[in-house]
Amino acid sequence: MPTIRDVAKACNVSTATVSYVINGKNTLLPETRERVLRKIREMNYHPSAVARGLSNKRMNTFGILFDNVGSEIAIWHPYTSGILQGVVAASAEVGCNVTIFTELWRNAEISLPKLRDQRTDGIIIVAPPSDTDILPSLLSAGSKVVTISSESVSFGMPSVDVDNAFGIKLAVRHLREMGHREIAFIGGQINMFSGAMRLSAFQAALDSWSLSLLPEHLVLSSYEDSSASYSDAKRLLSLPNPPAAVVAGNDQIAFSVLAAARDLGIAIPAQLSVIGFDDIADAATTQHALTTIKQPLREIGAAATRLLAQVISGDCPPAECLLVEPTLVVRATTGSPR
Amino acid sequence: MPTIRDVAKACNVSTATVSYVINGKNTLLPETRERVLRKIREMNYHPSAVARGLSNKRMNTFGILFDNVGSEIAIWHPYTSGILQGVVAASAEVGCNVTIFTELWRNAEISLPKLRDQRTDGIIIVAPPSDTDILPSLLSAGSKVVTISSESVSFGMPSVDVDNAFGIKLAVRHLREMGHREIAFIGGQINMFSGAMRLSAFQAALDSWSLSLLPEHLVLSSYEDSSASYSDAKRLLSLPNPPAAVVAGNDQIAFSVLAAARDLGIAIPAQLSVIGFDDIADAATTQHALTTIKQPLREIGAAATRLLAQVISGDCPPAECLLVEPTLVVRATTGSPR
DNA sequence: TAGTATCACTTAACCGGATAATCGCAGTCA
DNA sequence: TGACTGCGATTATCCGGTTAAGTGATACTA
Repeated sequence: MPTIRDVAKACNVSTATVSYVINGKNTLLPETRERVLRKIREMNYHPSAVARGLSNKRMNTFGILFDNVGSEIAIWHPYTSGILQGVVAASAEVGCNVTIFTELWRNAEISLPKLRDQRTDGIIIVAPPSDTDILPSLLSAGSKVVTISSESVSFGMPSVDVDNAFGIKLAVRHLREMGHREIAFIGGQINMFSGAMRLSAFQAALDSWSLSLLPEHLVLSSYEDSSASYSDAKRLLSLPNPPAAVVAGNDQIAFSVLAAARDLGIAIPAQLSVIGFDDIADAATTQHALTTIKQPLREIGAAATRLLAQVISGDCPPAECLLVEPTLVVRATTGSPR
Repeated sequence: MPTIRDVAKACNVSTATVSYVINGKNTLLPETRERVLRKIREMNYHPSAVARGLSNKRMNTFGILFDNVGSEIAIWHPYTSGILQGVVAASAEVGCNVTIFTELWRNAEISLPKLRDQRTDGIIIVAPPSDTDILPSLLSAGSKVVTISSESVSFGMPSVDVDNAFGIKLAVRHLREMGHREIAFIGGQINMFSGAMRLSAFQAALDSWSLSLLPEHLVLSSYEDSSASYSDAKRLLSLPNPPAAVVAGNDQIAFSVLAAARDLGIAIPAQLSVIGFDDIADAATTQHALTTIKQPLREIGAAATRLLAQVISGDCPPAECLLVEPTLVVRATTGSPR
């Protein structure tokens, strides 16, 4: 591996000259530039990004942090995967790479050094749980951070998220317009902001339509744990007064509801309407094509990336949450009640 | 951001001492060590990975390179996603991060510098096409490279891949054992090694069972382009003598075959058996649960990562392809012919 | 003709750490 | 007392680049 000094020696110039050639300083004699460029190619020289990063404090790399890499849910999860795709695509546009970080939220001791060691120019944090202490630590340390979560506004960091309230409103309106009056909700973890948000949005939406809610029609389940949501759904559908319409906290939960309905012999959508949230890739192709609220994951990832680029370049960051509007995708799991 | 010099000054010691404290040199007075550690915590100091990387030439970061980030197929593709998950998990085990690289294969001019600038300690290249010139370039430059592709053996670089031949053999045997004698094949791009490999394995498998193949029952289609494979499948199934069993080059193609069969009113599996390759996540949950050859993607990614770690650490790399055995997963798309 | 720009490049300091070599200072031993 | 050892810390150099400041030569100016 030749260094810049090797190239300089071979050209009989100083390393500064080589550096200027590489970085396009235009006060050089064209002939010199050519000579150096030729040597560079000839020697197969490539400047070290690390050394370069050390001096100009730019690695042209963004970090992205998920929870729980160990488990199945992190990268494989369609939500994460969609976001990641948007982040990578938008990063490529500005010539940056993306590094994946994977510590657990709770391990601030382990995670923080990695996140703060300048290996990346900034970090996108995906859906941090409410109770992590990483966010304030990073912020106080001056790290460039953007989150994908509406909650982070409280820390004064820029963020992007889907407009959960709007999405839930779309869902409820859709069911209402199909004639439903008794709508149940089976949501994800309440300690995740989206969990809390979608729940409260659901109640607000019911209120705005003057619909009432039976307490037993409100279930808090899990976004990822399919077996948990399956049994929760089964319990809900086995009630003496089962709902005829269910808004699920996300598609995965919706799938569990559908599975429970199938196993209980409940016809979809004749006896039960189900609507999800996210529109993960499976949603269109599974047995019952799922009606859902489509979350534009790639756009969200891309928006977060652009926001991060702004923060890094010093443009005063808007410390508010950029809300991206979801859309209603009507497929085969919703219909009018009998 | 405090530097090591700031810490040293605050402790009235030299930077060397601080460095030794950080890196656990044991010839230090316990009292000194404590004092420095306390200051480090107090000042919220984190050593720069970049500076560190510059001196000890280790970034604790692996790179992973896919084709075509711009298009839908790269990260989102279940194959890539599965590999990535394995790579990230195995990297985390050895304390490394993963950086995603995304240039196109053809742009060696642009890609090479990024891949060779020491930002990563080594690179995992996923399914390079046969005609890229990046591999030999990297190799001749002394980069640490591992590929996921059986083809790369020709360049003398270590690699990992699924045992394509074995998988195809499993598929054909399964169909044969169900009583099929006329088996068609609709494969992916022939310029991808797996495309060529699965094709020749298919022919070999037929031979070993002394089965013959109608020329029109051999179709070369596309791994990713669903509309192309859909029309190719439709053409195949519309032949005067349509096959009663099809081995598809991958699951995506198999889905296209299923879609074409549905649109042509062909019953699955009564009139047509379909078997895929990969076992992507969708395979189990789509309308007809797909019988397929399951590729252990995460294990492959993890194996590649471990191989790369070996190469980096200097353990003489086995310049041969590590084959991981796939398994047959029987679901609902195969059955005996009428 | 001396003074001043301009040009084309070099010098030298710096980025933030790692580490081999060195050094001062007990304590040991002959 | 002088030589030798070990310990604990320091000094100095290096990693591979970037870049502000400086330099020597030529060209221009008054």
